[in-house]
Amino acid sequence: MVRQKIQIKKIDNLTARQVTFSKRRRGLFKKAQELSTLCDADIALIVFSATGKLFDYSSSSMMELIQRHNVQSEKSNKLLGNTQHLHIQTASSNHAVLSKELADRTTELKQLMGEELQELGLNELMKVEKLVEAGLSRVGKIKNDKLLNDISKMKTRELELMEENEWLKQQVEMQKPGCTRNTTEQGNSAESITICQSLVPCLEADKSFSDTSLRLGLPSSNGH
Amino acid sequence: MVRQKIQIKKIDNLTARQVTFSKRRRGLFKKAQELSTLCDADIALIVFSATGKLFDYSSSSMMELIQRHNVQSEKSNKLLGNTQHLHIQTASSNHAVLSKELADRTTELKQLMGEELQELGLNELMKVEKLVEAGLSRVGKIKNDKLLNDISKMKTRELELMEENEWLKQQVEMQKPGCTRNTTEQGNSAESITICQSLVPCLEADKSFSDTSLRLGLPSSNGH
DNA sequence: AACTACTTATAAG
DNA sequence: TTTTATAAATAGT
Repeated sequence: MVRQKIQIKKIDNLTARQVTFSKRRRGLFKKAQELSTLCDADIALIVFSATGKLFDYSSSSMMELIQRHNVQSEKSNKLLGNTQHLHIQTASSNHAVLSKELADRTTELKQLMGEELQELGLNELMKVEKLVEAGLSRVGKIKNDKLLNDISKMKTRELELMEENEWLKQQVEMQKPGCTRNTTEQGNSAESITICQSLVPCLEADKSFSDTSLRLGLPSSNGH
Repeated sequence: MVRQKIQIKKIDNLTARQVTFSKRRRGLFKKAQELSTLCDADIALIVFSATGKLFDYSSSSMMELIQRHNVQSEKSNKLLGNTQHLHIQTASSNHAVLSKELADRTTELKQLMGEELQELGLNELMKVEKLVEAGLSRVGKIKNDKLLNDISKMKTRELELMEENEWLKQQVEMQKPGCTRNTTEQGNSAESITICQSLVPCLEADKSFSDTSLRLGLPSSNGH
């Protein structure tokens, strides 16, 4: 694009590639921001360098945009007559790894096919094509099954969380009046203390679990 | 940027804005692809027009890229004491078995296809290869997007729930010292005992709950 | 990192 | 939409 027009293919020279990456990356981000400003568009841009460094930009909340993107994707998937998404919709974060695995498998498959095919070749490809399609739908089916499986698990988990949540709320309610009223000692105090103390570690243990599991700084704790 | 330089601010005229959006959007996507190709970068670009229409591009799998982005974000969030990743890890181990199954299925598929393919042969495979790849990536993309959608949604939901949960637990915890101190006086002893006892079953219930939820995510239930 | 000479992108028509 | 004239981006130095 300058002194001499270049081909759009991977730049061989490492240094040149890095330099170009840096320059063009800046340009790309600038263009993204400009488009967003000029035309009131919502834009999310994620760039990973070949070395894995992340650069990103989003005109508003990255999360929000990704969410919206997901929603749209789902809508378009509907057009393909896929109805499983309705179930999948409520699914879970569990799928991250599964997805990755699947993607890897798919890549493998692709490669294998490419290799094998090179030694074959004709118009029997029609056959191959059908085969591949069949294979694909099989894989898809399996994947969907997994998804559904996970979905129900997540649903269960969700319910459990909600239940626990409910229970905790009740606890908070119950303890408030109890503690306020109770003010100390006398004879039986020893016994009650013992019981109460035994509860302490449990609560602490449980708390640490929750801590570990979670804590993305969401506003829910403030309740709204 | 042309006949006359323009200010980078929202274009007032609707028509002009739409035209500019269209032109610049094309330019942006082209630049993104070029950068990806030239510098071997992974890029995801999501654009929503002011009217809500979605345009997107990703050099590889949109889901994978978003996933990677999430991971990076999480890393930086660690500074805030974010321990969510542990939870994710737990959840993900859940999929070990699923992944295995998937791999097996994929292997089967490979073999099947391999056999059939051996009866063909030529170099028109190039054609076939492209076809297959196109089909695969299309399916893969759709699936992945779906997964991503699920992931994001559930992640958010789960985090919200757990965050609230965490908060509630802290509430309970905070009230606990009151309980320890409170020992009653005389006749009230009965009451205080009652209160404490009431906690026992709740804690047990909670414990079993945790067990259940944890088991969901652990491979131990499948034991291998 | 800065500098051009050239290619691209694009605002206005 | 297509066509310019000009602003921007950028490949090679």
